[in-house]
Amino acid sequence: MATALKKAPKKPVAEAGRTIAASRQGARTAKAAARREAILDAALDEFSARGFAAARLDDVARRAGVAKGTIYLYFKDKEALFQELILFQLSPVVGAFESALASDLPLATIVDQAIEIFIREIYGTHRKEVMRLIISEGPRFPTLAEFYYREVLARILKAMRARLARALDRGEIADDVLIRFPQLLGAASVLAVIWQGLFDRFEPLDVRAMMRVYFDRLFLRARGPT
Amino acid sequence: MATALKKAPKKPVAEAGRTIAASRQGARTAKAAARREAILDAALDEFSARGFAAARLDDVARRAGVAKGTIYLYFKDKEALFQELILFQLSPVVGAFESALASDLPLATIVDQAIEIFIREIYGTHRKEVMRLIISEGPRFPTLAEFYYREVLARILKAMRARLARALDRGEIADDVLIRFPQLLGAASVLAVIWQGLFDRFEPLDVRAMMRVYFDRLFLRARGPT
Amino acid sequence: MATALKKAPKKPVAEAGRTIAASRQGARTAKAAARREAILDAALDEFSARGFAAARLDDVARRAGVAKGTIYLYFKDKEALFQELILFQLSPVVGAFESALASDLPLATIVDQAIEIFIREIYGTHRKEVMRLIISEGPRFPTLAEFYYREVLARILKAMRARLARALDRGEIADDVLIRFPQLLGAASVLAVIWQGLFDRFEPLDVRAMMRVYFDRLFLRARGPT
Amino acid sequence: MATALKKAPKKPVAEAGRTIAASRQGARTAKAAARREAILDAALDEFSARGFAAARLDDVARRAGVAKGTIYLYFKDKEALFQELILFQLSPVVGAFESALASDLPLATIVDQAIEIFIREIYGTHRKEVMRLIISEGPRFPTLAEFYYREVLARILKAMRARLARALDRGEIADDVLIRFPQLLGAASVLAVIWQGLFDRFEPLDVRAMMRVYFDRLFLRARGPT
DNA sequence: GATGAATGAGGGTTCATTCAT
DNA sequence: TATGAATGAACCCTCATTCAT
Repeated sequence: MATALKKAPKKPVAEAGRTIAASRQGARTAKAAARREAILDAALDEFSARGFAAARLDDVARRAGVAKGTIYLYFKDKEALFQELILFQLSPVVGAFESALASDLPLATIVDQAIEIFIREIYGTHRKEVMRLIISEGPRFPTLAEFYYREVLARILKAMRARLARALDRGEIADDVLIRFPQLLGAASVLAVIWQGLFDRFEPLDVRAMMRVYFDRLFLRARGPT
Repeated sequence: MATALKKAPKKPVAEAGRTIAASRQGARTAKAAARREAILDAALDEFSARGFAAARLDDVARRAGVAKGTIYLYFKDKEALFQELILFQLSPVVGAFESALASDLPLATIVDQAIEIFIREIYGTHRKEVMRLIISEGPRFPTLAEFYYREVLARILKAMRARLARALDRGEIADDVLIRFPQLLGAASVLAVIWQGLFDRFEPLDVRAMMRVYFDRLFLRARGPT
Repeated sequence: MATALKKAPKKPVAEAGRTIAASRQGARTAKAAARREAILDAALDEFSARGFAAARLDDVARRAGVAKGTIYLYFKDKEALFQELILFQLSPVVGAFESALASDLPLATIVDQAIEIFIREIYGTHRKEVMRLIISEGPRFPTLAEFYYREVLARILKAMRARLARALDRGEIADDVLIRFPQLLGAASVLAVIWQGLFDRFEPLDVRAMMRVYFDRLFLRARGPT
Repeated sequence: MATALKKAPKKPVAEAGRTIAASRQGARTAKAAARREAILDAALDEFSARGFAAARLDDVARRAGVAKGTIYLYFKDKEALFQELILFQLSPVVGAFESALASDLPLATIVDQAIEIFIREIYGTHRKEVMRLIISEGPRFPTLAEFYYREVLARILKAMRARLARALDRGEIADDVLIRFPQLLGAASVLAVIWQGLFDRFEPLDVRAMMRVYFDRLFLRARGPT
């Protein structure tokens, strides 16, 4: 996530052997970082629950345990808070997928890993709400959609295409369909997140099982009974 | 679409043999219905462009060519307008899928038909925005999600399961995977709509081709080169 | 006041012999105009009392007997309200001075008339506060200062210079000092307004008498004891 | 300037023969005084540029090179800062006028001196902004206006009246008009300051020349061509 | 029915002031 | 003493909703 959408206040990493002054600064900075995160967490909750436009910064502040004005010490305005929230949550995830895809394990193993990463890092966490927010609000935040495409999606798609090309060479897969439409590899996770938000209370969905059979089909793979 | 979410103002159907007064009434009623539709159309545009919370009834009224107060003659409030808008757009679609699925044509044909129905009736029309609205705003409108599930999704899923059960009996399909996870049959259309809203400008997606290979995979079917 | 700073909502002058519809429109328009004026009057009071920045639109609304939002039906924002307020008050005054100066009465008479116009139309009315507002806030509202210069001051200065040139020709005045510094003709009124706002409670000023002796001096004129 | 409007933090004057501790204190005190002045200077700039209400203490602090909180170590609040700022700037000026007026030089000479004092000490310096601030904000700061009247204006007016009374005795002036309206002696400087702030960019004003002809007129004096 | 002026609650943002460090 | 992060009251402006015409 090299290119930040907006430069965040510098957060020097605490190091050993620093002077007292530096330590004090570190402490102050650590507290500031904690506050920043508290606000981001609260914002995620509120934006998820009500959507960007209907969320109230008053509620974000209350939930974060700060005064309303404090938010403006860390974020330029509501929109900046929203965008930085997405970045903050997304940054750590891309790497995980990239390294999974870079490995030379059998494709089947990689797929299983990817499913587990998705469930552990996204579906089972607040990041699921981040995905939903991108889906819901993205059309109204072109910068956000562009950033997400450039820094997340394009990178994952590229890594997937590379791995699939190798797989095709080796005969792990039979055709180039998934190289032409790598988006399909994400269809199940998108479906899972949306289903969960809308219909899970009517008809719960076993996401892991669903994803497994989904990828089995995509890769024309047979699998024993689950 | 038997159960309405909210009772709409009565719209007596015009009949033959009516008196002049009735005719006048009919005319008035026809005009009223046209107005209602104009408002719904305008509302779809505005809600799609800005989301429910950020859309302004002022803009809806202007776009519909009516005064702001007029909206309240046809809809209780903003939320009712939104919900009825979804219903109004959805009503005609379910039937098409149901009858396609009810047919005894080969599964492959039905799938091809469903793809075309989706592209013609949804992806190529404003209903695509309706889908997006359900996805985006559904979590904040439980009644809406429930209605959509009950009146649309459940019915389509049921019809699909029925057809798939017959297909399994006849050996058209090899296993019950899609009967257990019929949601997968909708994954590609969800993906198409979301991709279009977020990333099409960066990387356009050939939706028809994508859906064809997608269903080929789901049904473990081979197909000649496109 | 030909060039308006901002186009005001059209205020068709009521005419005889109009249709019922026009009459209705006229009534509505008349009421709207009255409301507009009420807001402008209230705004003048509040802006005068607290200055532009510290004045609260809440108070303006309360004083005008309208709701806060109503102000925004008539004025784009606080600044527009302020600027239109100045224009509204100023428009009628320039003409009075221009015609006084255009006359061919003896200079002494014209001066006496101008003093009376000033006292009657400005010093004795709310327009005195308008002058104060221009003086106080003008430096922060360059458009306003420019407008005032162009539409009011430059026109009055021009009319004065013209009359003074004729006076010089006729021997009514002895030199061109006032043609070179016509600003001096306004010094006493500026002084009067400022003194009134700041020091009148400590040392009241007989403005009419002061202005008379002032112009006597400026025109090197003798006058009997007042 | 005997009576202070508000007691300023004690500023013990540095004296000779003090102990090291006292010296340190003195140093600290000198630094404190410098800081106070820096804040006052910055405040003058900001208040002049934006007016009292719209000026931000944040900007004052930044401009003065201190932290926001530091301002509150030297001034009770924003209003105190404003008022002390006026006093601080005004204190040195009154004396100059008083001694000019006390002299027994010919009236014409005194007037010429006063013009030069005005231009050098006020019009050509930041004190011009102070005058503008008094004119603009005075009506909202009755204490300030009263202080200014009592400590500055009344003293100058008194000195002027005294000198004029002597001039009348000696036949330097022909009547008591300026004794009755000594305010007129200040009209030109008020006009100069206001004109400069509002209209100089449209029509520059030669202030010295204007003031000379102005006083020539007031004193019914002839002067050779400039 | 239709209009659109009027309402006023609500929310984003600012900024004087405080206070822990 | 000096700092500047934190506070929260205040205020401008928007917009869903109402209602007189």
